[in-house]
Amino acid sequence: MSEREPRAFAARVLGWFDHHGRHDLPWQHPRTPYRVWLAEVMLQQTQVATVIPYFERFVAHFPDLRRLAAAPLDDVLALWSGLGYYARARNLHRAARLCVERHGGELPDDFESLLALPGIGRSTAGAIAAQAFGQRYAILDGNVKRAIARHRGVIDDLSRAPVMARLWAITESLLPEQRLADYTQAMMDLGATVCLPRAPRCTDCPIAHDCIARRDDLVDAIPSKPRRSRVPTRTAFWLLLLDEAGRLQLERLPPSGIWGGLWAPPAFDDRAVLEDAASRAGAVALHDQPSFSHLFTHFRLDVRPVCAWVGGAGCATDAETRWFAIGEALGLGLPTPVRKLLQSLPARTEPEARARQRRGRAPRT
DNA sequence: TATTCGTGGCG
DNA sequence: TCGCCAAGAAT
Repeated sequence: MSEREPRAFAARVLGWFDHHGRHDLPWQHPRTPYRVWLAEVMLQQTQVATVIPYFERFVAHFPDLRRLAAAPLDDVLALWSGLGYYARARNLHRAARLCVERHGGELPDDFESLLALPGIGRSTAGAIAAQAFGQRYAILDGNVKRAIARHRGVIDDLSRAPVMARLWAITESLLPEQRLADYTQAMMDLGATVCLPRAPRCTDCPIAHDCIARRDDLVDAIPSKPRRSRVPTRTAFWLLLLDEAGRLQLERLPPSGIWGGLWAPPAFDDRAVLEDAASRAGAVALHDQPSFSHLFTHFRLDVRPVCAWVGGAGCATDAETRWFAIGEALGLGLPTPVRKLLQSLPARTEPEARARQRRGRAPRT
């Protein structure tokens, strides 16, 4: 029984990893603490295929921790734009500056110091300690959670704290004495390529011989989680305020809350409030744009964009409000639906802008 | 302890 | 269209 023989468990997993694991991920070459840290943060709740291009761009701009710490947050968010969970980027940036202050510009090599940094929790600290420094710490991400729960037949709801505590105890008990970096990667690879959420490839699994879920036909029932109730819908009216030069007004969102720190058009709960804001800004005609919806994990956002034009050049009312040419705005940290909207905006607004110019030049009768 | 926080892909 | 899920952390 593997419960009494963690070495047998780890040996099987490592043997499988040598032939079938992933050895060519960008953050493995070179496997520096900075790159491991960045990858682990980007990979939180995010799949490998999604992360890779972001990781490549990010390390090209910020090849080491000091460069990251020295950069303005806006540059970091621009590189994170589209990846989601933007608190990760803000915490990464803060943590980099803390490392310069406290740790001589390097990532600390002890677990407790890692855990103390913003954006690094128990699992990420364990991953960094093991992968970057070869230390004997466990991880418990989605992959490991699923694989361990199945192997031990943990049918209980994984959202409950006592169940998670049990899984942590199991994953720690299974740690080998050597090759911690490889073992950590191996467990993640196992979950990502064999012990899949749906239709796992048990015939290719190195620990299938004593897997409780497989023995008891519980593979599809584990991991068990509570059903998610239907997500509510919110409606937002977005004011696309354009000046005569075709520049767009954007505002920086507050650091807490959705899309924190990113740039977006002013948003309103209802159209009447938007109209007030538009008229205060000096806009005359409003033009509704096609509405669209954006889906989050926990709610659905229906967006109704409204274009409005002001005469002359737009003037900023405060430090968090600025005017950008569209091309310039696309270089900012933007939420994905804002980026998509701006990319489609010129085709929609140019005919209207031209018509306005013709009307403006036409002699009055 | 329960919620909040993005996005893309899948069946 | 819809629910589910993916290398979780912060509050």
